[in-house]
Amino acid sequence: VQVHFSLNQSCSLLRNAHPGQTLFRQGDDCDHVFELYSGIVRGVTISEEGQRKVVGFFFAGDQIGLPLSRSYRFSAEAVTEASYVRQAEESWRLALFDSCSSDRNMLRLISAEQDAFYRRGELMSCRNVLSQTAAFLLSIIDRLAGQGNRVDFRLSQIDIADYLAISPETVCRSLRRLREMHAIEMPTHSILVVQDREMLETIAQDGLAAG
Amino acid sequence: VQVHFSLNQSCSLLRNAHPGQTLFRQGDDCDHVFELYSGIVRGVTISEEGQRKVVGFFFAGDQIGLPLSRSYRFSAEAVTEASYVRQAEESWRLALFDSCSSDRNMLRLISAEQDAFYRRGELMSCRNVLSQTAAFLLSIIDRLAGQGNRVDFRLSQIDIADYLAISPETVCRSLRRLREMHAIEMPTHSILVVQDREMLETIAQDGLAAG
DNA sequence: CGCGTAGTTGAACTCCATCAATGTCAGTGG
DNA sequence: CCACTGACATTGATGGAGTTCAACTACGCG
Repeated sequence: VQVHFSLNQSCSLLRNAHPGQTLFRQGDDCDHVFELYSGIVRGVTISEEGQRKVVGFFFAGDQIGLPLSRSYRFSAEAVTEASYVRQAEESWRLALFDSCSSDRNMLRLISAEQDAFYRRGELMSCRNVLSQTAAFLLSIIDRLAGQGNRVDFRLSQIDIADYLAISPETVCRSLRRLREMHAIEMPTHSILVVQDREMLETIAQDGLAAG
Repeated sequence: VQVHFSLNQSCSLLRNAHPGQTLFRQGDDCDHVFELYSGIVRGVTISEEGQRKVVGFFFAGDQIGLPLSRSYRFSAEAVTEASYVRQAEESWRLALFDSCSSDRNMLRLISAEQDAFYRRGELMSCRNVLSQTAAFLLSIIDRLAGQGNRVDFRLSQIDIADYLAISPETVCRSLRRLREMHAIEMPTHSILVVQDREMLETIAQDGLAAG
């Protein structure tokens, strides 16, 4: 996984967040941009009726909390141990300023949020949950530093459920079916082994291989 | 509806598109940015299996086709008669450059795509289709120049279905139910009258008012 | 006028949500 | 070290919402 950081780590403080800790809160003023250096962060919203939604997962290299709206649309919470740099909105804008004149690098970086939202849309528009789940696994496997086909998988099924807008029970059953089909293997809840990536891709594209 | 355009119309050619016409095509190089001046444009993707998806609707003031990725992720097609300005990627970047140094205006403009993707996620994560449909109607009513509560409504139910990832039949039935509940009225397929906006909002928040 | 596309309606079925019970695991404090 | 606790995961049974299929209608456009 190639990661291209834009903020100068030596200028800004590299901060750490423990699992569950909040980087910024939904509704607060967008006065800082956050660039992730390691770990996984989830974007969470709580609707008025108390409905929890995970609007996206973010990884090393992603910039989140962009000042595109007045206030943050979601809360950012560390899923794993995470490190990040926090930069004031104004100095971030100046960095963007520099980048605009020269190349597109910065522009690509600011697409992390948009990518995340777009991909969730893609995933949620799958017809059956099995292909949803398979597509989801593929989408995050590619973002996690995988030595071989074995990756740390520290996402709770509840997070996955709130992300795909399905019930936790269904997530559990889908994962089980994928295990039974020998597409994946999970020695522990926190370890995911992809046994048959091709099968996973087939299932993701259409859930017809549901023999 | 206040619209704030960034591109100088006198410098660039104001173009027109008829319903169904394509502004840019999924997969093509991102070498132009499109700013809409009037009309409705839909973002469409066709997956490998031929599955059609509407990833977003765009309106006057929105910038689409941003060079955040190498190639366009979706095709942009006019839904209604639409006018727009097409600007080369490089000159667009220079305009962004100017904006970065001064204020956030340009940054807000480039959030149109992101907003669209985010809102689709919000809508799709609704549990029942009635509230989905109600929320969808509210979301576009606010973007259409509504004289009173009567708006031109030229979206086909198929587009709505592909947008919400539900079947066209269900869209039809949902609209009928909303009509029966006297939340809306549709003298023609192309005219939508909001009879009871409050009811619509209630239904959107939770589909419990399903008497 | 006739054709094609979009919308409408009904009936059957499928899949997923829901509820409830049980199991598992990590952390805590006795 | 073990019991206790709480959060998360698992599994089964049930019902219901939405898909699917099919037939029919309405509408626009040549």
